[in-house]
Amino acid sequence: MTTTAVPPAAPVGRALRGDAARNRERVLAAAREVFSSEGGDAQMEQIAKRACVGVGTLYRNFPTKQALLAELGRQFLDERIALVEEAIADPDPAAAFERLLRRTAADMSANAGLCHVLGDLQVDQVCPGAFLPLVHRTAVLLDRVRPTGAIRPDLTVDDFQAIMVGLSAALSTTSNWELFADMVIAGMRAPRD
Amino acid sequence: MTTTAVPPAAPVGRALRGDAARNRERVLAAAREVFSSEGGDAQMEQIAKRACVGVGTLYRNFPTKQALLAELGRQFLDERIALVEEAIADPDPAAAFERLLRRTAADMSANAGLCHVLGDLQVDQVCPGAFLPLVHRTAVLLDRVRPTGAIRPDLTVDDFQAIMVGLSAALSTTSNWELFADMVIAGMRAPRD
DNA sequence: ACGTAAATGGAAGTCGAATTCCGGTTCCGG
DNA sequence: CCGGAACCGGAATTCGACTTCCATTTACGT
Repeated sequence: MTTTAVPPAAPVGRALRGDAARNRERVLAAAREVFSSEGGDAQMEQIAKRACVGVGTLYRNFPTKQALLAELGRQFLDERIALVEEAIADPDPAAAFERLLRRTAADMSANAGLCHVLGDLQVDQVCPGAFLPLVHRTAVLLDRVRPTGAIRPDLTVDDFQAIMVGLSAALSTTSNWELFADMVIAGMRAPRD
Repeated sequence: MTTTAVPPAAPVGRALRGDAARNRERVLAAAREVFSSEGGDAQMEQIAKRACVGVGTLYRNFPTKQALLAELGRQFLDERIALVEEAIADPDPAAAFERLLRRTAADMSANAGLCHVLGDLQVDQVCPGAFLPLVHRTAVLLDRVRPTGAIRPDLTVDDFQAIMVGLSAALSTTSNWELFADMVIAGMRAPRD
Protein backbone atom coordinates (compact mmCIF):
# COMPACT_ATOMS: atom_id res chain seq x y z
CA MET A 1 0.00 0.00 0.00
CA THR A 2 2.63 2.52 -0.91
CA THR A 3 0.57 5.64 -1.23
CA THR A 4 2.90 7.35 -3.68
CA ALA A 5 2.90 10.79 -2.13
CA VAL A 6 4.82 12.50 -4.89
CA PRO A 7 5.59 16.08 -3.88
CA PRO A 8 3.87 18.12 -6.56
CA ALA A 9 6.08 20.47 -8.52
CA ALA A 10 3.77 23.30 -7.48
CA PRO A 11 3.53 22.31 -3.85
CA VAL A 12 0.72 23.34 -1.62
CA GLY A 13 1.65 26.71 -0.17
CA ARG A 14 -1.32 28.97 -0.72
CA ALA A 15 -3.07 29.88 -3.93
CA LEU A 16 -0.92 31.67 -6.47
CA ARG A 17 -1.53 35.29 -7.13
CA GLY A 18 -3.65 35.86 -10.19
CA ASP A 19 -0.93 36.56 -12.72
CA ALA A 20 1.59 34.22 -11.18
CA ALA A 21 -0.70 31.36 -12.11
CA ARG A 22 -0.89 32.70 -15.63
CA ASN A 23 2.89 32.77 -15.86
CA ARG A 24 3.12 29.25 -14.56
CA GLU A 25 0.99 28.06 -17.46
CA ARG A 26 3.01 30.13 -19.89
CA VAL A 27 6.15 28.42 -18.67
CA LEU A 28 4.65 24.98 -18.94
CA ALA A 29 3.50 25.65 -22.48
CA ALA A 30 6.86 27.08 -23.49
CA ALA A 31 8.67 24.14 -21.96
CA ARG A 32 6.55 21.70 -23.93
CA GLU A 33 7.32 23.49 -27.16
CA VAL A 34 11.02 23.95 -26.57
CA PHE A 35 11.75 20.49 -25.22
CA SER A 36 9.72 19.09 -28.05
CA SER A 37 11.80 20.75 -30.73
CA GLU A 38 15.21 20.96 -29.07
CA GLY A 39 15.22 17.72 -27.13
CA GLY A 40 15.94 17.16 -23.49
CA ASP A 41 19.03 19.35 -23.36
CA ALA A 42 17.24 22.51 -24.29
CA GLN A 43 18.35 25.39 -22.12
CA MET A 44 16.34 26.87 -19.29
CA GLU A 45 17.01 30.36 -20.56
CA GLN A 46 15.49 29.52 -23.90
CA ILE A 47 12.34 28.27 -22.22
CA ALA A 48 12.17 31.41 -20.11
CA LYS A 49 12.57 33.58 -23.16
CA ARG A 50 9.89 31.70 -25.05
CA ALA A 51 7.57 32.19 -22.09
CA CYS A 52 8.42 35.90 -21.96
CA VAL A 53 9.60 35.49 -18.41
CA GLY A 54 12.88 35.74 -16.51
CA VAL A 55 14.67 32.60 -15.45
CA GLY A 56 13.95 33.61 -11.87
CA THR A 57 10.25 33.21 -12.42
CA LEU A 58 10.84 29.89 -14.01
CA TYR A 59 12.81 28.65 -11.02
CA ARG A 60 10.24 29.88 -8.52
CA ASN A 61 7.72 27.55 -10.09
CA PHE A 62 10.03 24.63 -10.71
CA PRO A 63 13.05 24.35 -8.46
CA THR A 64 14.95 22.36 -11.03
CA LYS A 65 15.10 21.51 -14.67
CA GLN A 66 14.32 17.95 -13.75
CA ALA A 67 11.31 19.07 -11.77
CA LEU A 68 9.99 20.89 -14.80
CA LEU A 69 10.46 17.82 -16.95
CA ALA A 70 8.83 15.75 -14.25
CA GLU A 71 5.75 17.94 -14.20
CA LEU A 72 5.39 17.66 -17.96
CA GLY A 73 5.75 13.92 -17.63
CA ARG A 74 3.17 13.73 -14.89
CA GLN A 75 0.64 15.59 -17.00
CA PHE A 76 1.35 13.35 -19.96
CA LEU A 77 0.94 10.23 -17.87
CA ASP A 78 -2.37 11.46 -16.51
CA GLU A 79 -3.74 11.90 -20.00
CA ARG A 80 -2.56 8.41 -20.90
CA ILE A 81 -4.18 6.88 -17.86
CA ALA A 82 -7.50 8.57 -18.56
CA LEU A 83 -7.47 7.20 -22.08
CA VAL A 84 -6.62 3.69 -20.91
CA GLU A 85 -9.41 3.87 -18.36
CA GLU A 86 -11.81 4.81 -21.10
CA ALA A 87 -10.74 1.84 -23.18
CA ILE A 88 -11.16 -0.52 -20.24
CA ALA A 89 -14.71 0.67 -19.78
CA ASP A 90 -15.58 0.04 -23.43
CA PRO A 91 -17.80 -2.99 -24.07
CA ASP A 92 -15.76 -3.93 -27.16
CA PRO A 93 -12.20 -4.30 -25.85
CA ALA A 94 -10.56 -5.12 -29.15
CA ALA A 95 -11.99 -2.14 -30.96
CA ALA A 96 -11.31 0.16 -28.03
CA PHE A 97 -7.74 -1.06 -27.86
CA GLU A 98 -7.14 -0.38 -31.50
CA ARG A 99 -8.69 3.05 -31.19
CA LEU A 100 -6.45 3.76 -28.20
CA LEU A 101 -3.35 2.83 -30.17
CA ARG A 102 -4.25 5.08 -33.07
CA ARG A 103 -4.99 7.92 -30.71
CA THR A 104 -1.70 7.34 -28.91
CA ALA A 105 0.27 7.34 -32.13
CA ALA A 106 -1.39 10.58 -33.15
CA ASP A 107 -0.66 12.20 -29.77
CA MET A 108 2.94 11.05 -29.85
CA SER A 109 3.35 12.38 -33.33
CA ALA A 110 1.93 15.73 -32.30
CA ASN A 111 4.75 16.38 -29.91
CA ALA A 112 7.20 13.66 -30.73
CA GLY A 113 10.24 15.41 -29.35
CA LEU A 114 8.80 15.63 -25.89
CA CYS A 115 7.67 12.01 -25.85
CA HIS A 116 11.08 10.92 -26.91
CA VAL A 117 12.65 12.88 -24.09
CA LEU A 118 10.21 11.55 -21.54
CA GLY A 119 10.74 8.04 -22.84
CA ASP A 120 14.45 8.34 -22.13
CA LEU A 121 13.58 8.00 -18.47
CA GLN A 122 13.35 11.33 -16.70
CA VAL A 123 9.97 11.11 -15.13
CA ASP A 124 10.59 7.87 -13.35
CA GLN A 125 13.91 9.25 -12.22
CA VAL A 126 12.38 12.21 -10.47
CA CYS A 127 9.13 10.72 -9.17
CA PRO A 128 9.98 7.05 -8.76
CA GLY A 129 6.96 4.95 -9.40
CA ALA A 130 5.18 7.56 -11.45
CA PHE A 131 4.68 5.00 -14.17
CA LEU A 132 3.16 2.35 -11.96
CA PRO A 133 -0.46 3.47 -12.18
CA LEU A 134 -0.31 3.56 -15.95
CA VAL A 135 1.34 0.17 -16.06
CA HIS A 136 -1.25 -1.35 -13.73
CA ARG A 137 -4.20 -0.04 -15.67
CA THR A 138 -2.61 -1.08 -18.94
CA ALA A 139 -2.22 -4.58 -17.57
CA VAL A 140 -5.91 -4.67 -16.87
CA LEU A 141 -6.70 -3.52 -20.37
CA LEU A 142 -4.42 -6.14 -21.90
CA ASP A 143 -6.12 -8.83 -19.85
CA ARG A 144 -9.42 -7.77 -21.29
CA VAL A 145 -8.09 -7.66 -24.84
CA ARG A 146 -6.21 -10.95 -24.84
CA PRO A 147 -9.28 -13.20 -25.03
CA THR A 148 -10.41 -11.42 -28.18
CA GLY A 149 -7.31 -12.58 -30.01
CA ALA A 150 -6.34 -9.05 -31.01
CA ILE A 151 -2.92 -9.50 -29.46
CA ARG A 152 -0.56 -12.41 -29.20
CA PRO A 153 -1.07 -14.31 -25.95
CA ASP A 154 2.52 -13.98 -24.79
CA LEU A 155 2.59 -10.18 -24.91
CA THR A 156 3.31 -8.77 -21.44
CA VAL A 157 2.75 -5.25 -20.15
CA ASP A 158 6.48 -4.69 -20.21
CA ASP A 159 6.60 -5.71 -23.83
CA PHE A 160 3.80 -3.26 -24.48
CA GLN A 161 5.68 -0.48 -22.73
CA ALA A 162 8.73 -1.23 -24.83
CA ILE A 163 6.60 -1.03 -27.94
CA MET A 164 5.40 2.40 -26.89
CA VAL A 165 8.97 3.56 -26.36
CA GLY A 166 9.86 2.32 -29.80
CA LEU A 167 6.80 3.90 -31.36
CA SER A 168 7.61 7.25 -29.85
CA ALA A 169 11.18 7.07 -31.13
CA ALA A 170 10.03 6.10 -34.60
CA LEU A 171 7.52 8.93 -34.67
CA SER A 172 10.21 11.45 -33.88
CA THR A 173 11.70 10.51 -37.25
CA THR A 174 8.63 10.30 -39.46
CA SER A 175 5.30 12.05 -39.35
CA ASN A 176 3.32 9.22 -40.90
CA TRP A 177 1.74 8.04 -37.68
CA GLU A 178 -1.11 6.24 -39.37
CA LEU A 179 1.26 3.83 -41.05
CA PHE A 180 3.06 3.15 -37.80
CA ALA A 181 -0.14 2.66 -35.88
CA ASP A 182 -1.14 0.09 -38.49
CA MET A 183 2.17 -1.68 -38.26
CA VAL A 184 2.16 -1.79 -34.48
CA ILE A 185 -1.35 -3.19 -34.43
CA ALA A 186 -0.44 -5.80 -37.03
CA GLY A 187 2.77 -6.66 -35.24
CA MET A 188 1.08 -7.27 -31.94
CA ARG A 189 -1.58 -9.49 -33.40
CA ALA A 190 -1.13 -13.17 -32.81
CA PRO A 191 0.83 -14.80 -35.62
CA ARG A 192 -1.24 -17.21 -37.72
CA ASP A 193 0.50 -20.53 -37.94
CA MET B 1 28.27 12.61 -57.91
CA THR B 2 29.01 13.89 -54.46
CA THR B 3 32.02 11.81 -53.58
CA THR B 4 31.51 11.97 -49.85
CA ALA B 5 35.07 12.62 -48.77
CA VAL B 6 34.48 12.28 -45.05
CA PRO B 7 37.60 13.26 -43.14
CA PRO B 8 38.41 10.12 -41.16
CA ALA B 9 38.63 10.53 -37.40
CA ALA B 10 42.15 9.13 -37.57
CA PRO B 11 43.32 11.26 -40.48
CA VAL B 12 46.08 10.23 -42.75
CA GLY B 13 49.31 11.47 -41.17
CA ARG B 14 51.71 8.57 -41.19
CA ALA B 15 51.27 5.11 -39.75
CA LEU B 16 50.83 5.02 -35.99
CA ARG B 17 53.61 3.70 -33.85
CA GLY B 18 53.08 0.11 -32.83
CA ASP B 19 51.58 0.62 -29.40
CA ALA B 20 49.76 3.82 -30.27
CA ALA B 21 47.63 1.81 -32.63
CA ARG B 22 46.95 -0.66 -29.85
CA ASN B 23 45.80 2.15 -27.58
CA ARG B 24 43.55 3.54 -30.25
CA GLU B 25 41.72 0.24 -30.38
CA ARG B 26 41.57 0.07 -26.61
CA VAL B 27 39.91 3.48 -26.57
CA LEU B 28 37.42 2.54 -29.24
CA ALA B 29 36.46 -0.61 -27.37
CA ALA B 30 36.14 1.23 -24.08
CA ALA B 31 34.03 3.93 -25.70
CA ARG B 32 31.67 1.33 -27.10
CA GLU B 33 31.21 -0.24 -23.70
CA VAL B 34 30.84 2.95 -21.74
CA PHE B 35 28.53 4.76 -24.16
CA SER B 36 26.51 1.59 -24.38
CA SER B 37 25.86 1.39 -20.68
CA GLU B 38 25.91 5.05 -19.68
CA GLY B 39 24.31 6.62 -22.70
CA GLY B 40 25.54 9.49 -24.80
CA ASP B 41 26.46 11.72 -21.90
CA ALA B 42 29.06 9.37 -20.52
CA GLN B 43 32.21 11.23 -19.50
CA MET B 44 35.42 11.23 -21.44
CA GLU B 45 37.43 10.55 -18.31
CA GLN B 46 35.43 7.44 -17.64
CA ILE B 47 36.17 6.17 -21.11
CA ALA B 48 39.85 6.94 -20.66
CA LYS B 49 39.92 5.13 -17.35
CA ARG B 50 38.19 2.10 -18.81
CA ALA B 51 40.77 2.04 -21.60
CA CYS B 52 43.60 2.33 -19.06
CA VAL B 53 44.78 5.50 -20.77
CA GLY B 54 45.02 9.18 -19.91
CA VAL B 55 42.52 11.60 -21.35
CA GLY B 56 45.39 13.11 -23.30
CA THR B 57 45.81 9.94 -25.28
CA LEU B 58 42.13 9.84 -25.92
CA TYR B 59 42.11 13.36 -27.30
CA ARG B 60 45.15 12.74 -29.49
CA ASN B 61 43.19 10.10 -31.34
CA PHE B 62 39.83 11.84 -31.38
CA PRO B 63 39.87 15.62 -31.22
CA THR B 64 36.40 15.73 -29.77
CA LYS B 65 33.77 13.69 -28.02
CA GLN B 66 31.62 14.06 -31.09
CA ALA B 67 34.42 12.80 -33.28
CA LEU B 68 34.71 9.71 -31.13
CA LEU B 69 31.00 9.11 -31.38
CA ALA B 70 31.18 9.69 -35.10
CA GLU B 71 33.88 7.08 -35.54
CA LEU B 72 31.82 4.53 -33.65
CA GLY B 73 28.89 5.41 -35.83
CA ARG B 74 30.92 5.05 -38.99
CA GLN B 75 32.04 1.58 -38.00
CA PHE B 76 28.52 0.57 -37.12
CA LEU B 77 27.22 1.81 -40.45
CA ASP B 78 29.90 -0.12 -42.29
CA GLU B 79 28.83 -3.35 -40.64
CA ARG B 80 25.21 -2.62 -41.51
CA ILE B 81 26.06 -1.95 -45.13
CA ALA B 82 28.01 -5.17 -45.45
CA LEU B 83 25.07 -7.12 -44.10
CA VAL B 84 22.64 -5.42 -46.45
CA GLU B 85 24.95 -6.13 -49.36
CA GLU B 86 24.95 -9.76 -48.39
CA ALA B 87 21.16 -9.88 -48.32
CA ILE B 88 20.95 -8.24 -51.73
CA ALA B 89 23.17 -10.92 -53.17
CA ASP B 90 21.03 -13.71 -51.78
CA PRO B 91 18.91 -15.59 -54.33
CA ASP B 92 15.96 -15.70 -51.94
CA PRO B 93 15.31 -12.04 -51.07
CA ALA B 94 12.42 -12.61 -48.68
CA ALA B 95 14.29 -15.14 -46.57
CA ALA B 96 17.45 -13.06 -46.64
CA PHE B 97 15.53 -10.00 -45.59
CA GLU B 98 13.98 -11.75 -42.65
CA ARG B 99 17.35 -13.12 -41.61
CA LEU B 100 18.82 -9.64 -41.85
CA LEU B 101 16.14 -8.25 -39.57
CA ARG B 102 16.67 -10.92 -36.95
CA ARG B 103 20.40 -10.36 -37.09
CA THR B 104 19.94 -6.61 -36.80
CA ALA B 105 17.67 -6.95 -33.79
CA ALA B 106 20.21 -9.20 -32.14
CA ASP B 107 23.04 -6.77 -32.85
CA MET B 108 21.05 -3.84 -31.59
CA SER B 109 20.14 -5.72 -28.47
CA ALA B 110 23.78 -6.60 -27.87
CA ASN B 111 24.72 -2.98 -27.43
CA ALA B 112 21.42 -1.25 -27.24
CA GLY B 113 22.68 1.81 -25.44
CA LEU B 114 25.09 2.70 -28.19
CA CYS B 115 22.52 2.20 -30.94
CA HIS B 116 20.11 4.39 -29.11
CA VAL B 117 22.71 7.12 -28.83
CA LEU B 118 23.67 6.86 -32.46
CA GLY B 119 20.04 6.84 -33.47
CA ASP B 120 19.53 10.19 -31.75
CA LEU B 121 21.45 11.70 -34.62
CA GLN B 122 25.09 12.24 -33.86
CA VAL B 123 26.73 10.56 -36.75
CA ASP B 124 24.89 12.43 -39.42
CA GLN B 125 25.58 15.59 -37.49
CA VAL B 126 29.33 15.14 -37.61
CA CYS B 127 29.76 13.51 -41.02
CA PRO B 128 26.80 14.78 -43.00
CA GLY B 129 25.66 12.21 -45.47
CA ALA B 130 27.21 9.30 -43.64
CA PHE B 131 23.89 7.51 -43.78
CA LEU B 132 23.38 7.88 -47.50
CA PRO B 133 25.23 4.77 -48.63
CA LEU B 134 23.28 2.61 -46.21
CA VAL B 135 20.02 4.18 -47.28
CA HIS B 136 20.78 3.65 -50.96
CA ARG B 137 21.68 0.01 -50.57
CA THR B 138 18.68 -0.58 -48.35
CA ALA B 139 16.46 0.89 -51.03
CA VAL B 140 17.86 -1.64 -53.47
CA LEU B 141 17.17 -4.45 -51.07
CA LEU B 142 13.61 -3.31 -50.47
CA ASP B 143 13.01 -3.18 -54.22
CA ARG B 144 14.08 -6.77 -54.44
CA VAL B 145 11.91 -7.84 -51.51
CA ARG B 146 8.73 -6.03 -52.47
CA PRO B 147 7.73 -8.38 -55.29
CA THR B 148 7.87 -11.34 -52.93
CA GLY B 149 5.06 -9.85 -50.85
CA ALA B 150 7.08 -10.00 -47.65
CA ILE B 151 6.52 -6.28 -47.05
CA ARG B 152 3.63 -3.98 -47.71
CA PRO B 153 3.98 -2.26 -51.09
CA ASP B 154 3.80 1.25 -49.70
CA LEU B 155 6.74 0.88 -47.35
CA THR B 156 9.48 3.38 -48.26
CA VAL B 157 13.13 3.38 -47.24
CA ASP B 158 12.47 6.27 -44.92
CA ASP B 159 9.72 4.29 -43.25
CA PHE B 160 12.16 1.43 -42.87
CA GLN B 161 14.76 3.70 -41.31
CA ALA B 162 12.15 4.96 -38.87
CA ILE B 163 11.31 1.39 -37.97
CA MET B 164 14.96 0.73 -37.22
CA VAL B 165 15.12 3.77 -34.97
CA GLY B 166 12.05 2.56 -33.14
CA LEU B 167 13.39 -0.95 -32.87
CA SER B 168 16.63 0.26 -31.37
CA ALA B 169 14.77 2.36 -28.82
CA ALA B 170 12.51 -0.51 -27.88
CA LEU B 171 15.46 -2.84 -27.48
CA SER B 172 17.12 -0.47 -25.06
CA THR B 173 14.16 -1.18 -22.78
CA THR B 174 13.74 -4.91 -23.16
CA SER B 175 16.15 -7.69 -23.95
CA ASN B 176 13.65 -9.91 -25.71
CA TRP B 177 14.88 -9.14 -29.21
CA GLU B 178 13.37 -12.25 -30.73
CA LEU B 179 9.86 -11.12 -29.91
CA PHE B 180 10.50 -7.68 -31.33
CA ALA B 181 12.07 -9.05 -34.48
CA ASP B 182 8.93 -11.15 -34.93
CA MET B 183 6.66 -8.21 -34.39
CA VAL B 184 8.56 -5.96 -36.76
CA ILE B 185 8.50 -8.60 -39.46
CA ALA B 186 4.80 -9.17 -38.94
CA GLY B 187 4.10 -5.46 -38.86
CA MET B 188 5.86 -4.78 -42.14
CA ARG B 189 4.07 -7.58 -43.95
CA ALA B 190 1.31 -6.52 -46.26
CA PRO B 191 -2.06 -6.49 -44.49
CA ARG B 192 -4.42 -9.19 -45.72
CA ASP B 193 -7.74 -7.64 -46.65
C1' DA C 1 -5.41 55.75 -3.42
C1' DC C 2 -2.12 53.14 -0.18
C1' DG C 3 0.64 49.67 1.94
C1' DT C 4 2.58 45.49 1.85
C1' DA C 5 3.28 40.79 0.70
C1' DA C 6 3.95 38.40 -3.58
C1' DA C 7 6.21 38.21 -7.78
C1' DT C 8 9.62 39.62 -11.28
C1' DG C 9 13.92 39.64 -14.17
C1' DG C 10 18.35 39.04 -15.29
C1' DA C 11 23.18 39.80 -13.68
C1' DA C 12 26.41 37.09 -11.05
C1' DG C 13 27.91 32.78 -8.81
C1' DT C 14 28.76 27.82 -9.03
C1' DC C 15 29.93 23.65 -10.72
C1' DG C 16 30.71 19.82 -13.60
C1' DA C 17 32.58 18.18 -17.75
C1' DA C 18 35.25 18.93 -22.14
C1' DT C 19 39.64 20.19 -23.82
C1' DT C 20 44.52 21.86 -23.60
C1' DC C 21 49.34 21.61 -22.30
C1' DC C 22 53.72 20.04 -21.28
C1' DG C 23 57.39 17.57 -18.49
C1' DG C 24 58.37 12.83 -18.45
C1' DT C 25 58.44 8.15 -20.75
C1' DT C 26 58.56 4.71 -24.44
C1' DC C 27 59.35 2.84 -28.95
C1' DC C 28 62.45 1.96 -32.85
C1' DG C 29 65.95 2.51 -36.64
C1' DG C 30 70.85 2.50 -36.98
C1' DC D 1 72.90 0.22 -26.98
C1' DC D 2 71.75 5.47 -28.36
C1' DG D 3 69.27 9.51 -29.88
C1' DG D 4 65.43 11.59 -30.77
C1' DA D 5 60.88 11.62 -32.47
C1' DA D 6 56.44 9.87 -31.11
C1' DC D 7 53.58 9.12 -27.31
C1' DC D 8 51.82 9.26 -22.56
C1' DG D 9 49.34 10.84 -18.24
C1' DG D 10 46.78 13.73 -15.72
C1' DA D 11 46.86 18.42 -13.49
C1' DA D 12 45.23 22.84 -14.88
C1' DT D 13 42.30 25.65 -17.82
C1' DT D 14 38.12 26.82 -20.25
C1' DC D 15 33.54 26.94 -21.15
C1' DG D 16 28.86 26.60 -20.93
C1' DA D 17 24.67 25.62 -18.43
C1' DC D 18 22.08 25.47 -14.18
C1' DT D 19 20.78 27.91 -10.10
C1' DT D 20 20.85 31.77 -6.69
C1' DC D 21 19.99 36.36 -5.15
C1' DC D 22 18.09 40.74 -4.39
C1' DA D 23 16.77 45.44 -5.75
C1' DT D 24 12.67 46.69 -8.08
C1' DT D 25 7.96 46.29 -9.66
C1' DT D 26 3.12 44.63 -9.43
C1' DA D 27 -1.24 42.89 -7.77
C1' DC D 28 -4.84 43.33 -4.58
C1' DG D 29 -7.44 43.85 0.06
C1' DT D 30 -9.07 47.86 2.69
